[in-house]
Amino acid sequence: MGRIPIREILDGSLEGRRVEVRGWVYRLRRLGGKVFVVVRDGSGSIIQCVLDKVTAEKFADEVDRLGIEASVVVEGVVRSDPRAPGGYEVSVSRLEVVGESHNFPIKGGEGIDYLLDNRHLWIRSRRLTNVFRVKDTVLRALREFYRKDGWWEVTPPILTMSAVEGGATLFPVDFFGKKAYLSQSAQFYLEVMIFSLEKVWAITTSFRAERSRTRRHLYEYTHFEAEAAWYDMYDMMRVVEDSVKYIVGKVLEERSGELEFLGRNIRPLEIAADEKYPVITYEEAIEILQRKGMNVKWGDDLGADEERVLTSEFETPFFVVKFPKELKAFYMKEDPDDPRVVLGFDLLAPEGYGEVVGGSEREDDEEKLVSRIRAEGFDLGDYEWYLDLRRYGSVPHSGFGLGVERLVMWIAGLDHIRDATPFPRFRDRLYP
RNA sequence: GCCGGGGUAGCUCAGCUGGUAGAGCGUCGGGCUGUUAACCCGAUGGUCGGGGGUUCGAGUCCCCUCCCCGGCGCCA
Repeated sequence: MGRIPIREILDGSLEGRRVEVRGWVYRLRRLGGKVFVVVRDGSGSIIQCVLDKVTAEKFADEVDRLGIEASVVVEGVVRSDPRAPGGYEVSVSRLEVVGESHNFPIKGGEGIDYLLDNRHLWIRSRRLTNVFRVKDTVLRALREFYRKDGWWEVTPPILTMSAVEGGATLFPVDFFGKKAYLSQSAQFYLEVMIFSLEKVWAITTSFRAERSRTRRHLYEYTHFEAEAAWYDMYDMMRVVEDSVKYIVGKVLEERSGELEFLGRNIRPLEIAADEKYPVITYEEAIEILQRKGMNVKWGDDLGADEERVLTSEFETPFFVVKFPKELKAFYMKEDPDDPRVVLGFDLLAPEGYGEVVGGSEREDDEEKLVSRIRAEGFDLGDYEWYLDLRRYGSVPHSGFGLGVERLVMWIAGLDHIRDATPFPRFRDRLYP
């Protein structure tokens, strides 16, 4: 007899066998003589453990010490019973309370603010447990895909010197008397590394000091970024599409139980894992929106309302490419066929989720880059090392950034990004 | 930063046109041998976010301030 994850007991193959379950008390119901202890464990599932009158009396001291979220070791025989949640229960022969728990602060029905104050305890919920199991698979699949595809993992810095994309959205840090900032993107450092490793990627934490008040923004998030020499925008988009398909496929394959628990409709994911992702230009997006009766014209940014309308047009994730230069960052390469636009792309998830990936071919021409930096009003001196990349063996290259929590949010069908990360930093929330 | 909503019991909330506060849940005690957020009986519960003002009297009206939620902008 060994220790068994609860999820395996619910498979049914262990019926009649003696098992040991270790976990935490999820529900506790005493009825005179009998005691029902519902236990949860890291498998994200629960099992009902039943003590009959004789056993309950034998372990009376232990029963007295039980409470919601107490950690327990339970030994007993697995039995099929239609009255048990999940169809199986454990008929208990031994009960041990490892760590007591009295008056657990979360009892059900609490509001979001209270729950966030108790995130360190709320995190034990079955819902969050299942979400983080999905997130693990997403991260693992990302790493697998890029390793198999010949990319190198690198480790860019988090502490950076200057305001690369404009200072307002950066968190300042005191670096021994010098002003430093927490990185909001590893892109420039990845651009450096393609000159040796050619195809590189990194998973880092990125920080944005924008006081965003939406369900899609975190101040601190997990950023997957990739950069490759010799890749044009379309090469990069193919990689993005293939890797997203790979991830969705892996989650469908390995985390179907979790998705089911989360109430996720699998169908859009199955489509996203199989079908080609459409590509539309910014100009076509504007036309679609105008046809839908929206008041937008060429040159307007695609806001949340516009994104929502667009995502309802497609069943799969889809690309929007070639945005007006003014709407996008200075480092994006100008389209040789149309200098009004840049070779940038966004990947929008369907079902109203919106932007998950943003990428572009990078401007590799020093003169053009310098004039774009000047036009933004940035200090050229801050960009010397970045400009050096265009002076010594400049090469066409492209890259992108993917918001891991946004991807998880879409795949898991969450209605708020805060549940895609254990300790969400947003709305000035720092505790716990 | 902007627009909207809200801070009343441990939690979720009610409290009309001003007259010093209620419910459900929880907690505690008791009962119950199949409960599923168990149920039944009893008990416990508050400087009404903070400060100032009007008034005989403020949870309620006015001003200031702090915090939180939903949305926008920004983005991943």
